[in-house]
Amino acid sequence: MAKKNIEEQIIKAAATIFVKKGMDGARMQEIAAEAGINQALLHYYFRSKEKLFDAVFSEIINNFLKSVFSSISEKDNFKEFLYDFIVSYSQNITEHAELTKFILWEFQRGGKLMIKSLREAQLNGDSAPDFIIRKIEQAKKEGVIRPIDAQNFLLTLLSTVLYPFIARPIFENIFQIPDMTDAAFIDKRNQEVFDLLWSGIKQN
Amino acid sequence: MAKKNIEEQIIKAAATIFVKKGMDGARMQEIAAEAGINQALLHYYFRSKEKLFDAVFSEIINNFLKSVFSSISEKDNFKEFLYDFIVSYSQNITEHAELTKFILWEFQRGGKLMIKSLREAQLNGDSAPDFIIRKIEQAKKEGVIRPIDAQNFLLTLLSTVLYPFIARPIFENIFQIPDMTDAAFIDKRNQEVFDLLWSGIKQN
DNA sequence: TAAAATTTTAACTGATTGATTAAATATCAA
DNA sequence: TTGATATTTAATCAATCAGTTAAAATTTTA
Repeated sequence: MAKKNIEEQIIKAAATIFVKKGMDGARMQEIAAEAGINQALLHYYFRSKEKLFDAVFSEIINNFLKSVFSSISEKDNFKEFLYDFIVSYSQNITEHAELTKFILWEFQRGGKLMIKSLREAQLNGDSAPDFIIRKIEQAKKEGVIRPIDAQNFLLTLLSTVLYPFIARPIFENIFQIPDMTDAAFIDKRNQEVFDLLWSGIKQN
Repeated sequence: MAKKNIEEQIIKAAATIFVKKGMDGARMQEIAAEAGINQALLHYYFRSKEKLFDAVFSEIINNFLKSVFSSISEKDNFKEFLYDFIVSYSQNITEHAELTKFILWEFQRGGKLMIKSLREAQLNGDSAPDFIIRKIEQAKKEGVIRPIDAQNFLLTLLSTVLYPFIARPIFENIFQIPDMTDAAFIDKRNQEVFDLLWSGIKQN
């Protein structure tokens, strides 16, 4: 079997275990068993547990961000852009199962990997956050939305869409939501978030 | 030294280590050193690492929620209530240092402790979330705000205030914010969040 | 004051764990 | 076809770690 396949098999198995248990809680023997290989191979291919962990996280976060940025709307109309962003961002989140658990581990590690990836991601020559901030500034300039702090708005936008998924067990239990990844719930949620944010910023 | 003092000393030391490293990453010897005691005492007082962990997190989350709920505004005017909630909630978050890291660990554990504490916290006979939802429904009924989904709004409200603190390293880096717990930043943020949310729901 | 109970300590135990190793097997290159 | 290289394996190692123990010290109780 080609080397490449073994590495991918390891990364997939490691992702499953690391997502669930974190680096400290995961066991190399368990990862090996999940991958169907001998434990020594983990060290042969990745040298150490920590290097394996980094490799796994790099791949997951890069895949996610790549997917997010490739689906960012290119519409000039800001209202439509905002709506499309909310829909595609939450769709990306639900499609990348377990991503939110990765995010939790990454936050505990200080977020360096995520920061690096966010900075490197480019949209029309801008970093992704700058691209969106530029859109917001443009909409202000055109009088489409009222004068808001663009950074603050983006902070709110990202928080509002992502955080419910991160805190999913809490919210599902407290609000008795059967399944927050259910399409009907997400559609309604996206619409409510859009209505709230758009109403909150549109020029009257 | 009284037994009570030793237990408190242990819990304080354990909190420091557990918040930083999680249960799997923390070492009992390190906790003992931090508390200035013999490691065997940890087991004498708390039986096991996991029981110690539970005791520590119970105390942290209960202290936080108690503080949050005791400072929830009692104003009848919904606009004022909303503003006060935003301010006091974010103030509670910044006052309880390390809380956000605790939240990360708790999410990874499924959030059971947080759920339990949220359900048990009572405000005027309601659970805390229900109390706020009732306020929102009342404001709708009075025509103060437009017909929104109360649960969804509360989801957004909690997400918008809390999440930036959870993802603080990411946001400080990406947006080049020197210190998100700086009073000036928080004041501005609270005002922007309030303006956005209020504009988003007020009846025109 | 002495016995009982509780607390504390240094030393230790057994299990676990990431990493390593020697050897076998498979693949590749000359 | 043979030697070199890469891959794989079972067994092993040394360090780590939560938890335990016997004994000493301290506190409490009668």
